[in-house]
Amino acid sequence: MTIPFIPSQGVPVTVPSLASSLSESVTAVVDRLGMADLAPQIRRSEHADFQADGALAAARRLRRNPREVAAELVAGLPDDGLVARAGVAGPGFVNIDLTDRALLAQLAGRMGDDRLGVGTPEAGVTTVIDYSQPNIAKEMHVGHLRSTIIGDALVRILEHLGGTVVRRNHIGDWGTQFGMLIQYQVEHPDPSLSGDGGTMGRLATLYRRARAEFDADPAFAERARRRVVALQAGDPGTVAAWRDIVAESTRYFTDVYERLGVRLTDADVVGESAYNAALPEVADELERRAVAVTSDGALCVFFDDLRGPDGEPTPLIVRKRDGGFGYAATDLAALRQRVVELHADRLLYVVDARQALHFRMVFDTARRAGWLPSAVSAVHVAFGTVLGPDGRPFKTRAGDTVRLVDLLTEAVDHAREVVAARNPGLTGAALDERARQVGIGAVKYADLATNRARDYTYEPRRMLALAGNTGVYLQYAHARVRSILARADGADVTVDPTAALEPAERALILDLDAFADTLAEVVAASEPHRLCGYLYRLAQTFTAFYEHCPVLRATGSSRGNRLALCRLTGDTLRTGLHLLGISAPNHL
RNA sequence: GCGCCCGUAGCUCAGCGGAUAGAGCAGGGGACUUCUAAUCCCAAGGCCGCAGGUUCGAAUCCUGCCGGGCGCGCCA
Repeated sequence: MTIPFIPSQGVPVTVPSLASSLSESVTAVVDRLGMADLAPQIRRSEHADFQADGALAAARRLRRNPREVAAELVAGLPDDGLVARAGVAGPGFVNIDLTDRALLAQLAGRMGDDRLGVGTPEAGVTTVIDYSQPNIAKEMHVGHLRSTIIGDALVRILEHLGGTVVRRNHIGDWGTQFGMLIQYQVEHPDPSLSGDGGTMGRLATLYRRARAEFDADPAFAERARRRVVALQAGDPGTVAAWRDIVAESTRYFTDVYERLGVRLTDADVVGESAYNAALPEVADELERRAVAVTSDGALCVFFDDLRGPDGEPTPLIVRKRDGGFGYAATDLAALRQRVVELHADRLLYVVDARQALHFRMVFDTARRAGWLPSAVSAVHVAFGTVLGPDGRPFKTRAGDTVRLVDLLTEAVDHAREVVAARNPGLTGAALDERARQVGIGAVKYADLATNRARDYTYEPRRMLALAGNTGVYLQYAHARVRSILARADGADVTVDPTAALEPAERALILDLDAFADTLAEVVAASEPHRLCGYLYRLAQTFTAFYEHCPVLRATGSSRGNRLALCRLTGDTLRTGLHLLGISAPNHL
């Protein structure tokens, strides 16, 4: 397992979080008291604003009473206006409450920064991220959704943190299936097959029919194989046919990406075929460096600890016995190019978990070949398989696969009904746009909100849901905030740091303040679901504030402070949703 | 056989070394002359798969089982 890349330390965050400021204070106390290995963890607490854990662990090492150690820590905290009160609880927990003034100052600081206090820890770091990866002449299905959406969210977050991101859509645009497709097309120039060029229908039909004939007729299969050879040899007519098929498919993918609101474009498509020229060199180099050896006529890389069911070593096959190259060679060529030419500091592969062994072998091989220096991390961002209603994995070729476009259409249609029912005045293009924002947002949120490693069953009902912990809940919370701000009509949102805070206000400020730290966690683990969890919590905390603290009817300094809270909440929700690739309309 | 992933409320899932394990959905009861009720509140629902171990402290870390999914030589 490769250790995720940790961005360079010491880059200042625009506005440090209260948690990190407090952590610094506590660490300073610990150092001064000569208890350096105490390393207290600062975390939110239900008993106070924060708790500092670690006194208990340190006491044992110091052979001291944990409550005494904790008390010393409390006594040593500086009186700098940050800490209001601190105390020892239970066997040695340290509970810390911050001052209202510090919280309000933090609110003002974050609000005054157009980045909401989020720093750029990714500045100077180049990430090459590989995601989506649909196959030419095949429908995109729900399995592609996860890769596409998780990848898109990671791209947005990395870029927001100042990183350089190179997107790579490693489409399946090469291989033996093209011989079959082209040969079938040549033999059956069926006019009914010629579509309008913009949809997948024609190619999907072509693929199905070609496949059927390939399986049924050995003579056709042989002609298809010869067609593959012609393609590889660069036969002009065959290459032209191949190009047409790829172009038609790519137009379809781009159409789906636009509907999804994903940032992938034609420029990001660098398919398997792009590495054809580099494959012999990759193989030669592996052989020359004795990383790969010939076994049964195939060029293989072996690994000490990998054996198959028969007890024989399991190889990564770089070059097949017939001289052809498999996808391992393609992946190695791509990896090498990404490190050497694109100067990647981090490689991410958002690919189905079933490819885990493959990536382990590829990364290991690249390390041994010297293409992957230790300073460059390579991570397989694995996600679980989408299962059918029967609990079995979806089979791509078995038919009955749910087309991604159908799911999206259903989501938007369902959203349109709900939106229309709530907003009778909304019609036409405006209704369509709102339905799209809500429907696509729901599908994305449903897919992004859970731990990516887990398999999940394809359930339209769950993905289309518009109540509870869904994308709409966040959009709704955001719309409520905007509504208040619109009614305030540009009123004074100046923060008065001398005001006293309600519990719901304190909770909201503390939640808002965890935004930057959450984004850092998401990047460290490549887990966008943590951002979903954060935003949902924030929306819940805002809703509690909304119920308990009137904004527009508030008087004195609390009105300005609450408007400020609304603005920072709205901006945080909007930014967070956008980082997930979800729209945040001002009205729902 | 070996390896990877997953077992938490009826269902879908958070939490991954800290205090009494949390949400949503479904089902029960309530709240709209009040900044958007796509919301909120109340009640109910749990040997955190099992058993050991480490620790002041384990859903969380380690080991071993059990159950499920996936993978392991010329497909991608």
